[in-house]
Amino acid sequence: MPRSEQTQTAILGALSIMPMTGYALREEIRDTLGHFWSESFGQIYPALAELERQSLVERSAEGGSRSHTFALTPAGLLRLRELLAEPPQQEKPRNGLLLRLFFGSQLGAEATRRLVLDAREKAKAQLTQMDVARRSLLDDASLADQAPYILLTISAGEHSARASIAWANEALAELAMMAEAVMLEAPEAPNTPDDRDAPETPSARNSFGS
Amino acid sequence: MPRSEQTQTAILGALSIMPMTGYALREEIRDTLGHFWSESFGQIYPALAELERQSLVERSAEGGSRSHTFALTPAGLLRLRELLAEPPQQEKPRNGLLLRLFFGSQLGAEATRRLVLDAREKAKAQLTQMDVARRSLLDDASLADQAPYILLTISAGEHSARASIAWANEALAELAMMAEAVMLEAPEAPNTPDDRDAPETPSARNSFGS
DNA sequence: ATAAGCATGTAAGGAGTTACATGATTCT
DNA sequence: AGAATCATGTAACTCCTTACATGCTTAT
Repeated sequence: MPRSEQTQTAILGALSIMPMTGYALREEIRDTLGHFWSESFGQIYPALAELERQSLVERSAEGGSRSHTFALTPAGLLRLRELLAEPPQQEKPRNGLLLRLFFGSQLGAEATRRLVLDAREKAKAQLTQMDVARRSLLDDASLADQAPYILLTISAGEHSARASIAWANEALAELAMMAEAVMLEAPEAPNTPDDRDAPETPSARNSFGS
Repeated sequence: MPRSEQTQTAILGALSIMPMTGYALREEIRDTLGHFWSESFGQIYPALAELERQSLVERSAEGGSRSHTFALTPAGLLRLRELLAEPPQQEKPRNGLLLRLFFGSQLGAEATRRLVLDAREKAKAQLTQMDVARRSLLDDASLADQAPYILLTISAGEHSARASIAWANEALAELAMMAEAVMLEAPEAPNTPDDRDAPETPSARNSFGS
């Protein structure tokens, strides 16, 4: 349940696929789990030390003297299964884009539009990333056992990205209509209205939500 | 850019719609921004104190002596616009569901299926929540200015929830096919195989990603 | 009267990021 | 020889959550 256990889960999971160094662990987590998971550098080494203390992973000197490969112990595999079986803790959402859109009337239509365009670009980039991930997964014969499950996570990324693109397109159309409506109200000023600081009425509104 | 500024943004934004107490602030953030934003209790009061110190909000005694209503100052409104114009920091993803699915071969097909079913239920619940939010928004005449922007965030929630449902349906079909394939391989055991701990080969795999 | 909800704050602690320090190895 | 990359770790700091402490007001 505590959040640090999720870090342990990610590390044990990665090591269950293949033993590796802490450095490699970080790169795999970034590159392979990156679209739905992240661990920072200063998190991985302390977590590895703790897992070693509990005999859930073992380090073996290999290559240079300063390089250790970490591997799951049998107890580590059991622990991984235990951790995976615990209910996922729902993350507290903190979506900076939607926060800005919500207060879009203060931000202004043009800046809002740029935010949405940017979000659409990011979603498109994710879509191609998912495509790359799917190809390299299917090329890797050693992952045959895991592939069906990993494909579910790739598909989730694609669904999410496509939803973002569809939403962005609708939002852009909506914003364009709002801009037109503004122009109809004030046909004398077809250029950027620049009404920043103009409506000096931040005063009492009376409901917000119900 | 620092994360605490996002807290200030949320608070200033809420107060730009309507002055209120710290307690009400927390409830509005939970109920109105809840599907894309969260602030914890212990965050709001210190942030309000800091904003007051910077003269961005003002408190006025009202009602009981122990109850203060906070309101934006003109400087606070300008600061809000400044903060909204800063680029949103992308949140580090931490999706416990996808982490478990990724390692689904260790978790087992049945537990994986339950996770997906649960995710679909949550998405359906969000869809009805969004519907409620849209209705109460359109009923509230005082939010007419903000409504077009707020609707964009509601629409984002709907797109996201519908994508989750569509994904879950595909995933469930996929998981059902996987279960069938297992049964064809081992037609002697049509019941729950319970092969937990059976394949005791956590040993060397050789690629993981490329 | 008493329970539920409104209201304000503080303190302790855990989580997580960033930057720093250090050195080995490999490529050019 | 020098640069890039691999590799391990620590320390300081920010952020955030949770639990606690307190007391008022309103409904039952």
